[in-house]
Amino acid sequence: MDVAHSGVLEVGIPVACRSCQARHGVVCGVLSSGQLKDLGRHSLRRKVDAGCEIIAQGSESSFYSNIMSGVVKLCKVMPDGRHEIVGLQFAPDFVGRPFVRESTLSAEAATDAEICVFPRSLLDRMISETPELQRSLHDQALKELDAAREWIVTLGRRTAEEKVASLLHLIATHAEPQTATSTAFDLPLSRAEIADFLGLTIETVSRQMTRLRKSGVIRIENFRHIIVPDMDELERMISA
Amino acid sequence: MDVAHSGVLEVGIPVACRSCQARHGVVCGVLSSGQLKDLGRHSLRRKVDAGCEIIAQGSESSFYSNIMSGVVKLCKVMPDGRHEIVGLQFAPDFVGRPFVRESTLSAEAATDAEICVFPRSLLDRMISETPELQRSLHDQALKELDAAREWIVTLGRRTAEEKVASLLHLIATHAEPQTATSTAFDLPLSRAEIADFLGLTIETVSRQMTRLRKSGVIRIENFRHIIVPDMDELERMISA
DNA sequence: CGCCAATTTGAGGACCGTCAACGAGAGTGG
DNA sequence: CCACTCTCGTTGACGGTCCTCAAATTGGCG
Repeated sequence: MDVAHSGVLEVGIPVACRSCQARHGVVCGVLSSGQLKDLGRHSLRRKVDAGCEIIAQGSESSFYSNIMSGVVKLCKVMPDGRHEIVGLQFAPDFVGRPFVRESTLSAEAATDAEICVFPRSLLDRMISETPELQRSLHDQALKELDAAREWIVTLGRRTAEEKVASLLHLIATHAEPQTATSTAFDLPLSRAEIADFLGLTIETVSRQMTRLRKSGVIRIENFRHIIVPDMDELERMISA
Repeated sequence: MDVAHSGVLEVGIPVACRSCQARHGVVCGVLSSGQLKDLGRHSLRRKVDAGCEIIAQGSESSFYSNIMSGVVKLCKVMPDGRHEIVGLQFAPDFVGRPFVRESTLSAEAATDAEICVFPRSLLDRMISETPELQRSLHDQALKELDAAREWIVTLGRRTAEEKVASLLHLIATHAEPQTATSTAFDLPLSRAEIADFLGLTIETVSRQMTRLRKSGVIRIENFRHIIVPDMDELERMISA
């Protein structure tokens, strides 16, 4: 009998963690049960509404968080007050900037979300004591770096239609469990936010969405709910 | 008397390292003298010509390198063979992708460069034995991530002229020692490469360069040598 | 000097931004 | 129940920025 999957080993870890999306994520997935218990004692599950700021740019946040559900957008606030979205994060990603007290970005809930908040000081200590954890966070940073560079290609070389298709593909592959070919999901972003992320205007985004709809690549229901009948088709829009 | 600056402590480290640009960089700056000696014994200083590929995308490189001089461009090779530059690295940056054998990018010398090459297996072992080193590489990854996101803003929201100004600013602040206000440097990139990095065409880059020249923000000599009489002026072009 | 590649310059057109009007839902109040 | 308003999204017309195609110019190198 396989003990590892029987639940017996889950004894000793906080109840709240047992069914948590982030339980096997970047942070919690590499902690010992003792550390997990310690972190659990000092962490707080929090519901945040869409649009709510989790970390403000330039502030000295003394907290990190894990995303348990929902989508978080990373924004750069320009000197003139304009927002620019530079990345999205999905459950069970880790949110925060190790080592540096001051955040260079603001993190804002794109959808209603649940996050698990814990003190910076505690995790920083665990990082210095746990090479595994350092390594795991390093790994996430490298993955985000890959994603950011992928996005640089998208913004630099692709047309408006390809940009919109790229974003739909990004969301489809991260936000939702998918069947073999067909995929359906709710857009976590408004048209204005999509435009922001893609470096386009609302109108252009809207036009390209209807183009994609008319060419049969996607179906749109209720403005927010998207159905992709054939993901391969969507991918062909991108590399074209 | 301050021993730390007298050179006495340099005894025991490899001769080749003593005057190396990367000696206090991301990797070598955190190694013990024993580790430095070990790494030095297994490393190789190599001159690479401009245009030479250091790491090929998709290949399984068994080496890492430090940039000792010159500029390296990170490229994504598209399925259709086109190149897209997604980042630049300067001395004394570290080049390589810890943990993952297969590179997702190709690294190519933009200028003639000198690099210090050492075996992946050795550094990977040092990483696992030296939390300081892990931490230092993690730090570089986070810095690159910040730079990539800064670039996303540049590509997404700025005009052609602002993009060119941004690139000149990036190069001016990384490639050369600068005086109080005035700065002069050689462009490490051709017009074609600049266009590639900025998501523009050669012609547009050329036009915007002459615009900047005519408005007095830069002076151009020999196509490659740029003089910025007033860096503040250049910065004002960007945030505008 | 002559060739070659790189860069610059010019003319015209496509794509996307700007401005404006319209339509669809959601919430409010009569 | 309906009118009203507010926000969000869509659609259309027009103009500007940047791309495309083409030619001229520069500089390097034999």
